[in-house]
Amino acid sequence: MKSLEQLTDSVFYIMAALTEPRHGYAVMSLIEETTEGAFVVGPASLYTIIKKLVVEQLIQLHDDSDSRRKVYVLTDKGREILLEDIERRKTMIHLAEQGLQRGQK
Amino acid sequence: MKSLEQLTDSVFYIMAALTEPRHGYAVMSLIEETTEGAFVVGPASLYTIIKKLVVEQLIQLHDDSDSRRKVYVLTDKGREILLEDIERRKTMIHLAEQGLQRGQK
DNA sequence: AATGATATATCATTTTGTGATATATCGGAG
DNA sequence: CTCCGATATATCACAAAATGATATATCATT
Repeated sequence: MKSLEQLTDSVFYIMAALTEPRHGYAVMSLIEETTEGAFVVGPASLYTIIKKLVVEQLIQLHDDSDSRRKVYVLTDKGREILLEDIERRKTMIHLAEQGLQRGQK
Repeated sequence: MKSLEQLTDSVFYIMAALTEPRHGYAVMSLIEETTEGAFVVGPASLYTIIKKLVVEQLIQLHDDSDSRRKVYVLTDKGREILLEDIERRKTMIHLAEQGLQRGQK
């Protein structure tokens, strides 16, 4: 993340999972489940990205964290950025689909 | 690209542009235009990725290339992979939108 | 012939992502 | 009550991906 521009896929998945309060491990499991194993964010990537997102204030520690589980949620800023990225991604898909229709083999 | 799994954003943009025959520079300009400057793939990234995509046979040199311009197009394999990635991306967006609706602040 | 846009290319560096590994706790089976 | 697998967080060293800077050459226009 070069600051706040486009989110990478991994970052997007993690932020999408944190629209509701969740702890790291749950985020990891959720992504694997919902993508049916197609996308896996391992612990190294997960905790690295979480750390960055906290620094950038796109997510924050949630109150019901205990010593064992650190629960995170999107901040308002994070929600905003996620929404913007959803729009960007919709545009990407439209572009690709338009191209595929025209360039029919 | 760890071989053929998910496409990164840059790769996706480039492949989407190559649903129709285009040379590198045109791909670069097209992405910048269609995203209204939101996403820029500079020459370094562009030609690095093009080289990789050729090796992976997701794109190939098109006949009407001359010495000056190298025109590329998606291969059948490339088209297939792009379609799969479109589906993956649609799912990503659904996930994020569902989350945002529920986790309303 | 000079200039700016077009066009491809690579090097060195930064940014991102990851496999492996470490550590600790919890809940249940035996 | 202890052993064990699942839960949970964390980091290191490395690999993969992306990029800024730069180089080079050609084309079109002035």
